[in-house]
Amino acid sequence: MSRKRKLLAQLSALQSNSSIPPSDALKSPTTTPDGNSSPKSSKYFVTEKKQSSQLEADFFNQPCISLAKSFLGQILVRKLPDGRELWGRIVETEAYLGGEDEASHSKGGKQTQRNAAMFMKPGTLYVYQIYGIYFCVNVSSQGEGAAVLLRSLEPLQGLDVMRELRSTSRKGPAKPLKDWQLCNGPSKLCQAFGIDKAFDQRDLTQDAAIWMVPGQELPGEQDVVATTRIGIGNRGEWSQKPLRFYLRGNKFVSVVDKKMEREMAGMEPISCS
DNA sequence: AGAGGGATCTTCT
DNA sequence: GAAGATCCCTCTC
Repeated sequence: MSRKRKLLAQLSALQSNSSIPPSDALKSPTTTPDGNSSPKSSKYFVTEKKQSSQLEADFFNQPCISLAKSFLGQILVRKLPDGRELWGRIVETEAYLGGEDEASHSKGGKQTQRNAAMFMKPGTLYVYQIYGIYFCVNVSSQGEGAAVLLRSLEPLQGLDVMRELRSTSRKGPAKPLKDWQLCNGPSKLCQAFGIDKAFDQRDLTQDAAIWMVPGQELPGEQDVVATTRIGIGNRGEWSQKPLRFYLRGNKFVSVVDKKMEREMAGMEPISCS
């Protein structure tokens, strides 16, 4: 109990430290000139982040629904204060369209202190706390007040760390979580990746602690299930709109819509030979 | 397998 | 003062 709290406290302290001076992060990858003779700017340091090409501003600058689908198969990278990297493949997202969307925090076009990040430039993180205990992370898209909620990841690297971070908030005997339980939900993935309020309003294209990398295997149209969003309650017609997207057949998705998948199977005769 | 309730606190009305 | 883009545990069928 106290050990777990200590671990969490350490992490948040380190995180807020790293978030105060983001200038380091901004400088090293982009503005370091090649001919710098300082020993610290060796070729190794300069190329370290570039060699894994990350998703840039033009990728995030697309309409909300389009971005929500484009995220599927892409990779979220989280670099912890100690240098370890967590990698996860995005397998489930939800689109929140902005002013007209009754289920969005930005419904009515109203900007508040909490949702300000939804109105910032595409690629900006919107992190909010839910039910007093959990966090959810969104990425701002093109469109006023529009953003994409990240719902589930397929863990690729750093699973041991994720398991540790996830278990800290759970009680009872230390029953190790299965891989599929690590990031299959919006607040689970935040826990597993150490994402909290300190990440609100950060820029995915400029931050040293979190960014995205293009995925190797991107899904085709027939691999993406479009269905209703989770947990939004009764929002009239907006509750029924197919604004949740996930990879069909992927076992790391949080909520599977079997009915919708059967309908799709009928419409997509990909198995005929 | 599915239903129900508790945790817990920030944000906005 | 109430609700909330969730999760986990427990109870029941």
